Amino acid sequence: MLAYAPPAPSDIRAAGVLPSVKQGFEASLELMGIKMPHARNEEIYGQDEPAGYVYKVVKGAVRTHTLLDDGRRQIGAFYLPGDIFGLELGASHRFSAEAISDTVVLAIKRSTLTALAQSDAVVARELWLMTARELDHVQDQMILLGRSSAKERVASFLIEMADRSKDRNEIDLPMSRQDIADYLGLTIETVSRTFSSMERKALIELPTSRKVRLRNRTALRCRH
Amino acid sequence: MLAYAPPAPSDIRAAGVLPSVKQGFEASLELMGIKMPHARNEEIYGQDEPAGYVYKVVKGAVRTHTLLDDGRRQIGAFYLPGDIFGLELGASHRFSAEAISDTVVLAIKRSTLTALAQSDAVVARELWLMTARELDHVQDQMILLGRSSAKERVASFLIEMADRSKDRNEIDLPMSRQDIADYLGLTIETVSRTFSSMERKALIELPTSRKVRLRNRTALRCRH
DNA sequence: CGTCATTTTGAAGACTGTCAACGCGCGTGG
DNA sequence: CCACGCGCGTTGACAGTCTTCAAAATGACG
Repeated sequence: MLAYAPPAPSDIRAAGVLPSVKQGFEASLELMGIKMPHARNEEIYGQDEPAGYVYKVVKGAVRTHTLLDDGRRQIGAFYLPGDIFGLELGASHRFSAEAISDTVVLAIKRSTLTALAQSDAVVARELWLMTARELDHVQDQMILLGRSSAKERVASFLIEMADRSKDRNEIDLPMSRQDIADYLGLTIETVSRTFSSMERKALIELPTSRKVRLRNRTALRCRH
Repeated sequence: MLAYAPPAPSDIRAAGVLPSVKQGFEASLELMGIKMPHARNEEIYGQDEPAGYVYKVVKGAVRTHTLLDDGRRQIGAFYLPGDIFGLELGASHRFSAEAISDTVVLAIKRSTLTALAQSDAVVARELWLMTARELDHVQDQMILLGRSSAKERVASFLIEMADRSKDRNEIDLPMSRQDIADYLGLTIETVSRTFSSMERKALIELPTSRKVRLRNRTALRCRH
């Protein structure tokens, strides 16, 4: 529900592509890319800018967002090391991308990939697969934003983040409360209050404001 | 190369020009598909069912949705004649699909398309493009659900529907208020009240509950 | 140790949801 | 032909959640 889980092996098999081929594709991405460092809060690309590159997070964290005319902000996704972002089929980016913390990304020329896809069905399918994963994620987010309470949104966010971290019960949040709020369609105050409430109920621990430990996953999952 | 093709597909592809190629692809879809009628509220496919077919609406209207455990429903999208739905990269459908009114859809075997895509880069790109268009729409929906008021949601829905109908200011809604509510993340009462309020402000006319005329697009668009 | 950004907490208010009743259109059957 | 039931839509009153506005607390950093 956050950015993308690493490609599930079953997807790869369903695609009729062997894991080794997939590894080969991801590996060749590394070779085609150029490492670019970005300071905290630095823009990687802007909304409506031409989409010349696809990116892979090497280190740090990235958020994508759109701004509405009156300043309201919706965050599209958070990307952690290993995640790919910025892949568009249209000419321009629909969201802006920024480094959340000091970040290194690998930038790969889009034209290189689309040229490859012209002659290589495996590459074409990989590109499609990336877009499809993005779609899955946004669909989950849509359900979350359309049909759940503040507590459910925060719980869902924490569980997803936990599942993506090494220790599946301890999270180091790279993003601020404001980022979380704009991701979940809430205000910063509601997010903060929900964190506090969860801590009082012993569902989580908050050693620091950026570190969360899950104490009761099942209770987190349930409604209310 | 698989022969899906009516007249000289290779020529069309060689031309490398988008509109004509696109027409060729869409036209060939028609030939590959089987027409299937579905009565009002009939299920076309269920959530988590294997995704064996891709569909194109010929007549009527279709909605996709997911149900949460406690009965809350989120509608993913509405599909009108000409729209394609049910294209998945994974093995199964993430949403259910149902006929809103009496509907005819064209069902195309997914395996046919993916086989074609193996050998034909243009087909591969078309499939990717369909997923990308779906992504665009869901991203818009995400912004809507995350960051806007009931009035903005209803206004956005009406403008979207109007732009899809023949007369861009007159809409025949195939779906119920409940469907609209579950699409916009609202309750049926809020949707109904918002319609009424817009009518009082002369933003719209409601000749019947299923027919809407836009009277002031610009006022509809603005915040509040 | 002071400053600034971030986070937390508090109180009041707005918006949407909930529950309930009523109205409307339409097909069925007496 | 009209009464009735039924699905759907509208309206009202009230409650609850989340937002807004405000201020205090915490933490990072020079």
